[in-house]
Amino acid sequence: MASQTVPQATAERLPLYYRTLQQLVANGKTRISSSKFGELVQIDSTTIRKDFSYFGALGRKGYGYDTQYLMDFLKKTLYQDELNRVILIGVGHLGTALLNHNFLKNNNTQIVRAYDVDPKKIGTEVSGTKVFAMDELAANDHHEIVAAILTVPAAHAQEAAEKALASGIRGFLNFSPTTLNLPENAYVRHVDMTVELQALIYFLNHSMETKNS
Amino acid sequence: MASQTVPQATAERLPLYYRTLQQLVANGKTRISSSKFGELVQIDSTTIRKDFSYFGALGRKGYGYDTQYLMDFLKKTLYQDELNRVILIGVGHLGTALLNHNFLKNNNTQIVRAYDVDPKKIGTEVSGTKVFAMDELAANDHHEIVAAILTVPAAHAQEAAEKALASGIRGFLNFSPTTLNLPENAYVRHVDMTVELQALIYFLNHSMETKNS
DNA sequence: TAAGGATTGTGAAATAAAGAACAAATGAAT
DNA sequence: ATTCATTTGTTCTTTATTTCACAATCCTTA
Ligand SMILES: NC(=O)c1ccc[n+]([C@@H]2O[C@H](COP(=O)([O-])OP(=O)(O)OC[C@H]3O[C@@H](n4cnc5c(N)ncnc54)[C@H](O)[C@@H]3O)[C@@H](O)[C@H]2O)c1
Ligand SMILES: NC(=O)c1ccc[n+]([C@@H]2O[C@H](COP(=O)([O-])OP(=O)(O)OC[C@H]3O[C@@H](n4cnc5c(N)ncnc54)[C@H](O)[C@@H]3O)[C@@H](O)[C@H]2O)c1
Repeated sequence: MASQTVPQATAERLPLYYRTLQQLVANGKTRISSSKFGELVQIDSTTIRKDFSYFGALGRKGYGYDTQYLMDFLKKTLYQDELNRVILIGVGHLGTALLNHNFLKNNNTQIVRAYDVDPKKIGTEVSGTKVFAMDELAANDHHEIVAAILTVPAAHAQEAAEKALASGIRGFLNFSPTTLNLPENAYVRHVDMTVELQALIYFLNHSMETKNS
Repeated sequence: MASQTVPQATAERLPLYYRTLQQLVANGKTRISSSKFGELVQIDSTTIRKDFSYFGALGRKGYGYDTQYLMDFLKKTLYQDELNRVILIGVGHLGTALLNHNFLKNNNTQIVRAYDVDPKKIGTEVSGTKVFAMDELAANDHHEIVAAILTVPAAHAQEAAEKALASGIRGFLNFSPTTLNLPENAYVRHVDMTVELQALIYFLNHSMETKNS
């Protein structure tokens, strides 16, 4: 069905649309046009209409989109109408920050367990989440876990991912600055602040050049 | 010059290339072919050769690329041969994690100052970086600062960005889940873990459907 | 209920990016 | 020196994404 025709670029914009609609609904806005919505998310209105059109006719001509309806639709489409359980590997600086973040509030996501190798951390609890030893990764049943968040040092990311994969986890959100080599049935998204910072600096310098010529 | 012809997609891959070359050089590899390199970064070798070709002939036919030379070239291209000074706004869970991260080690980047509104945080030092009050943002001279890292609550991100912009900062790395509305001469990159997590879950579910049909 | 204004949904065109294929050049081996 | 294997740089093709343009349709208001 839809999955075969929805372009990747469209799918990657859906979470942004969803979040923006949550805010609109929270603010009591009941309807919005593609052009107003486009201003909010800083995306061309045509792109927005095209994106929505892959899922059928979600709007009404001459009226726009019903925010509540659209939000509910995206909620289902993004599987946000069910709880998404994830685990976290690597309870260091970044891992602790993530554990302290309440993903349940606006996202239906919960970090249900954390794992680490440090004996000082194993057995403790961070913001209500228990920290287990890596050995227990294999022992624990992970069929109900959607994804693993990797916040280990780069040198150990591959190894950690493989252990998670072996325990039945196929989705990874990798914060380590390293490329993971995993089988095809795994899916990785990479959040790399270093790359973002360097790209930012590159574009800053080059937008100057462009403007000066 | 180059800036006018280098595609955006290419520019965004350069940091990944640079980091991978750093590792190769560190491991004593003196040469590499585009296909071997492509395996490492999981990008088609043609794309890699094309990417490099925008900067001229960086390799040698029948030989490949000299890792040291290529690394040095990218170092300059990405402005990593000079220190990049940034500030951080919002010393909370995530901000503290970032302050504890040594960006100087592999990236020539330093968080020189931090800002917050919390009186309990102002005046303290986190991992060697002093925390200032927001009022001082305007007072401080920021002409040598390349970018601001935003780790404030979403509701305050716009306001914080505007203050930084007023003090002369044009680059932003925004970790808050909100779209910033800034003038054209500003450049924003958005790191949104919520979006990444939802996209991950979407693609996981849909790759399943595809495989089953 | 009719008219006018607003706004969608979508083909067609334009742009951007990725991938295939290969001649040209180099390195390596004998 | 000569041959052969390697690998780049690049042209051409294909695929993906964005943008344009507008008929079709629905809302609104008088
Ligand atoms: N801290 C940041 O702000 C930041 C910024 C950019 C990137 N990163 C990346 O995120 C990752 C984590 O960064 P951090 O600052 O939290 O590091 P950290 O050193 O504070 O934490 C790493 C944690 O992983 C654990 N660990 C080490 N090896 C492990 C293994 N094999 N299996 C399981 N756990 C293991 C350690 O015990 C530690 O608790 C690193 O790859 C880092 O490069 C962090
Ligand atoms: N913690 C995470 O792992 C995580 C994950 C995803 C997204 N985020 C986003 O990152 C941002 C920060 O998250 P956090 O967990 O560190 O939050 P936090 O509440 O721990 O920290 C926010 C900090 O910003 C300061 N602050 C508030 N208003 C300010 C203002 N107007 N000017 C300057 N400083 C101000 C607060 O005093 C506090 O120190 C949020 O937008 C959050 O949604 C965080």
